[in-house]
Amino acid sequence: MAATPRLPAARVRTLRQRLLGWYHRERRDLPWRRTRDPYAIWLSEIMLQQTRVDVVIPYWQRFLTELPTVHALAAAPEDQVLARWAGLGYYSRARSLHRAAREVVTRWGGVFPRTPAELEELPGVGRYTAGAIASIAFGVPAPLLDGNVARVLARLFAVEASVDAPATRAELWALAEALVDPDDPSGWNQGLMELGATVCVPPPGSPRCEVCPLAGQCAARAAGRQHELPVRAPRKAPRALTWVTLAATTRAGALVLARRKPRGLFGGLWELPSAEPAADETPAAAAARVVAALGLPGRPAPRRAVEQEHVLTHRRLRLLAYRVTLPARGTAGVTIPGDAYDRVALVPPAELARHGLSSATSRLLEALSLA
DNA sequence: AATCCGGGGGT
DNA sequence: ACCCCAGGATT
Repeated sequence: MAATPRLPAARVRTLRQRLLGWYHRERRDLPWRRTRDPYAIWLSEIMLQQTRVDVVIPYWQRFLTELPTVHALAAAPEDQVLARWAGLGYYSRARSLHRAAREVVTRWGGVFPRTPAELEELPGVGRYTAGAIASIAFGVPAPLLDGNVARVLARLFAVEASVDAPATRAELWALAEALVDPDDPSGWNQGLMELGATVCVPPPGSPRCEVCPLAGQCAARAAGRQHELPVRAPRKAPRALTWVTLAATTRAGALVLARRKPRGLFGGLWELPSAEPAADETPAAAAARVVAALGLPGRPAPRRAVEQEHVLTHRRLRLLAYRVTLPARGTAGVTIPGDAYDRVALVPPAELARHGLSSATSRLLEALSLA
């Protein structure tokens, strides 16, 4: 356990003054900084989990245009919510968002709770997001700790222990709590994150200490260790995975899509019916197995079409796509292709956008000239 | 405490 | 090729 730095009141005062001055002078004009609507701010915080600002902006704007209130979101079908999340990743966020909207309506009468403890009871809202909503939307002096803040604090106080270790996390949370400005918690919290995103940047970039408002107070800078901190836990290598996927179309051009069950990888999203080849099974045999699972009469033989790689943080997916045209009378009795799915549908090209597709599926359909 | 869960942009 | 991102839930 690393030593907890002492925080003299005068030091805290200086840090607050410098960071807040800098933030209110230099802050980026982000769309969710133009609203005070807790719903819009909550939506931004969920989308921003492990996701960059620039990626989120268009999603946030589109989502808010189509579902402008928590009531609209609560009333929407889950499939529609996932369709609007398609491409953003971490799809359990969308499902939790939807459940949380219904809770806000049913349990809280459509009015968001204001305290971190109450906010944290909402699905998809953890300690960080609760602190963010409480401080930014309601001005509650709650701390928050995200990747940016952890990096800034680790450098500012020269925290040498791994920032991924639970004991270090606790220490950083304690620092964040002691530092949050009671008069401007929103500005302080966003200032810390803004500093981490634009000045006190992670490797392989270099921290821009020459423009940092806290450079004079920074312990890592004083020790010349700003490039060495924070210490992160080593990353595990992604596991390799092969999926055989079947692009089955009718003569009219409709495509067979299957919806994955709610939990797990790509949960709730639509995709080409797929199967993982068994250890002793050839890809062609696995493709034939998918055809059989669809219950197609005559069991037409699929032909190998395209191969594509899709890299995730912890998975390396090899997608082997097979192509088949459905027999004319085969479209009525298409069955759910295996226990990874809970629905199957014939989707005309014009209706593809109404289905939530992962980027992997979108790219695959593109490569197959089906989208 | 470890693992799972997407995708993309910057270097 | 590698890093990590306005993290949370599950086991």
